[in-house]
Amino acid sequence: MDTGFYARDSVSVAKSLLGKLLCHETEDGFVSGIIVETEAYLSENDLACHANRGKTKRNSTMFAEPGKAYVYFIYGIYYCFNVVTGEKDKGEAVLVRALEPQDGLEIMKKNRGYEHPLNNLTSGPGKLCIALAISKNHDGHDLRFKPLYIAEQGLLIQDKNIISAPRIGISTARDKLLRFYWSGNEYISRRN
DNA sequence: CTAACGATAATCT
DNA sequence: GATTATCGTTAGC
Repeated sequence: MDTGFYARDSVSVAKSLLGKLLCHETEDGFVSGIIVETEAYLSENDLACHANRGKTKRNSTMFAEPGKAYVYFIYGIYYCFNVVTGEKDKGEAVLVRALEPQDGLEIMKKNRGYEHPLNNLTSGPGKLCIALAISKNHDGHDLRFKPLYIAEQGLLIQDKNIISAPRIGISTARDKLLRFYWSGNEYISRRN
């Protein structure tokens, strides 16, 4: 995907990311998964957004060029993978919450420690970072280039099939429906 | 099946 | 000192 894809309003990008392929060429081999669940974090009137209270050391990547990866550490254990969206310096991003495992299943299982069925391999923001070997090193990486990038998968999700729901794990702005997935998908992080 | 909780650290108040 | 864009385990139906 080129920069123009990411430099649109963040809600549109969050919806169009559904069905795209997140790819990572790791030292162990190629791993990928279809994006099945996203959440948008906006700069205006969104208290749940990390960038809401201005630019800090942690969230500085959110203010970089659209199309870059914003990876942060949370709960002392996990990473979350986001894509910077909208205009540069606005501080908006889309969180990738879940994938349908595609390539490199054995590598992903190894990274996650085996014993996981497919629908529990990458069904959560922390889980997919472990499975795809995404870490703080990738914060600020330009997603147009290898080893970490997003590709067209030829899977078009119709807007009428996209479900909007409250975002997960936040205590503020619960009224905003900025979590997106499609009905009948087996790989999302949580069923409603 | 669902609900509660601890791990563990950066960031904020 | 409290909170957090989480997950796996454990306890309780």
